[in-house]
Amino acid sequence: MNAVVPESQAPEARTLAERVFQALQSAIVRGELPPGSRITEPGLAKNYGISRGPLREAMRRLEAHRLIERVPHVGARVVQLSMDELLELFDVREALEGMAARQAAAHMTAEEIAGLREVLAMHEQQSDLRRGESYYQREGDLDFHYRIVQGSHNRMLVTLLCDDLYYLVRLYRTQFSASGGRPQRALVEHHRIVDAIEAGDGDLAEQLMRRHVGASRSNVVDRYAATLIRQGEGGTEHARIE
Amino acid sequence: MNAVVPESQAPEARTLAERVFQALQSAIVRGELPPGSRITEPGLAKNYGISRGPLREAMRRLEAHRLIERVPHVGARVVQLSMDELLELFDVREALEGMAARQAAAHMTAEEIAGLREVLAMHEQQSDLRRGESYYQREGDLDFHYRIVQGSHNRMLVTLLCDDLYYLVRLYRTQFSASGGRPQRALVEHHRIVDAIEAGDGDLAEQLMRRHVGASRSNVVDRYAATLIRQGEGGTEHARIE
DNA sequence: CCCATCTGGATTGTCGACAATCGCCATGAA
DNA sequence: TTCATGGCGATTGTCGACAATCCAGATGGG
Repeated sequence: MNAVVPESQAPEARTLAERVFQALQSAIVRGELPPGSRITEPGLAKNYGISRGPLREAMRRLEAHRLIERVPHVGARVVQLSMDELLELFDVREALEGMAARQAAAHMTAEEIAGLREVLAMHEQQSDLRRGESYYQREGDLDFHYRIVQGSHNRMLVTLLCDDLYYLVRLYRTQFSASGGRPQRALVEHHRIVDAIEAGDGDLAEQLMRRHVGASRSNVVDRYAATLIRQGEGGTEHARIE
Repeated sequence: MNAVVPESQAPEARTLAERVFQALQSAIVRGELPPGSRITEPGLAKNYGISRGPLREAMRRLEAHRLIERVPHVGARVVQLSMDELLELFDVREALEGMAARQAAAHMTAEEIAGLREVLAMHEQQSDLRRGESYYQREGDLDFHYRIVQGSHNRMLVTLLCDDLYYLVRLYRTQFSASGGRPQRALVEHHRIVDAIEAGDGDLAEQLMRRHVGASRSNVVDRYAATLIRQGEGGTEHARIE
């Protein structure tokens, strides 16, 4: 029901650095700060009307979440995922979320599973209203994965996936403008995963989750290949979509 | 041959914040700053003879690496791993390093494998000289795992394991004073893993690595149980060793 | 015409001081 | 005795200014 962001949007507006971090993070994920663009401290400080102190702190946090890259005495720029790195990200997700699904099958409570079902029901409704594309693949999908991960009841895993990787996942969705795809099929896969979790079948849950992430990965590869062909560029290495 | 720390000890002494971060990280891992102890900015600033600016930056990085925990307007303290969290850490390592071993079997070059063998040879020598205990389990083991991870040629994986998790692993080794154990057996397991990697058998490499990490985990559990019995405390939940 | 060198501008790194906030302890009342 | 309340000290958050460093363009020589 509630937010896509785990538990850090509204509750923590305590410090200035916190607020500007939220703002910058949102701006980057939304694409307002395009990937590869330079981030200058005085610029942003004047832009947000604050001093450079809190801003530096916010930038440090962005760097920790891998949303920007800094090099000493030179500056910072918004991270730009190469296709290779994106695929590597999917591989890591496959391993980690597979593990999460397995642990979720073992540790999720009845209430959590019920909540998961509600999320899926809401997604179906959304998916009926607007023919896929929009809401579902953009944030709702992440919502589902969030719940699975948190259902694993493994704090390390939750931190790694929710605090580190999912920022990048959301970023990629804007960078590669990957939205449309396979909403119905993904929804079916989600249901199967929940079934396995409810049945307490860890092996199956992991396998299904791995295939789910793998299918998403394949989808990205296909779309990328199509883009390359359409642009008539076959041999560019480390190509970046922009 | 060279350092245990991936590539960040000597090369980056460029900025003050960087140096004090290195120093603090070392102090925490070595146990000079005991877990749970408060970290105060003016104290450390005077201690290291620098201003609070770079120090805050260093502390931010320590927080990103999960070596300290901060709460706004209150302060920071050195992280203190509970037994549960330590086991969760092992579970994550099992999944991630298993994947790393699989990818290493597919992507490692002949030179990298040769280097790995050299590391193992050096460990054997060390393990002969001093009856296990000392060097091997403390840092050499990490050296081995580092190379496997880097052999996966997956940047995301390398970052996650080497930049995030291994700091915690090193910290746990001092917090739980877990050194002695099973050097010879672990060494044998290392050799088997390299064999599988050299043979290009990803399945086997992953399985062996998972068992290796799992065995290490079991070892920790056993030692912990023994400690509890020795102390005559059976039912403490969320127990912490100190 | 091309390359090395140097200078100018801008940006980052560092510092010290001021203001806001929190935790602790003494004080008082029930 | 116990709990609520107030003030005090300490610590963190924030700010503006100065110094160190790096990048870009201009300049001069080969």
